[in-house]
Amino acid sequence: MAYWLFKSEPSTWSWDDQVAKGAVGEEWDGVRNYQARNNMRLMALGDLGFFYHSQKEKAVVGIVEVCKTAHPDSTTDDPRWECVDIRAVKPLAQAVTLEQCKADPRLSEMVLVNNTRLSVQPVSQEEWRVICDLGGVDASA
DNA sequence: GCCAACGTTGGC
DNA sequence: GCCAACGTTGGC
Repeated sequence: MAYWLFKSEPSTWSWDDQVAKGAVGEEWDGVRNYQARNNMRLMALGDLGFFYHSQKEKAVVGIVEVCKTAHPDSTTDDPRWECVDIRAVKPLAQAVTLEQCKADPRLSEMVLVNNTRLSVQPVSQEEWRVICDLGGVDASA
């Protein structure tokens, strides 16, 4: 079981949009970055991820699950780009802000803190546990 | 709205 | 294969 973080601008694709897709889930398409794509290729069915709102909110707001492994991105003909499908699992009781992550020494190595621009990131088990704790949810989802 | 960080592109 | 130029992202 691996953990991930998916970053999105709420104006483009928000947590509410994700929830509206229900158990069917939705393609995490539009990624045009090799590192992000490579991370998606590593994902397995049932892997869990955080849903992060960038820009104004800058906070982890929910938990998602990978419901389809990497496949060609339907929004482009370019075979280089692949994506996974994810579905909403549950929201955090309390959003965990970027500010909180930066302030917590246990999260000082987090990709979110150190590489703000990567849109699909790995999250360590420890980081997962800490953020679930801060967010007021069960880390086992 | 600005700017820093980073990734990609293309000329050499 | 290197590196400068450019475009994009995202925090502030």
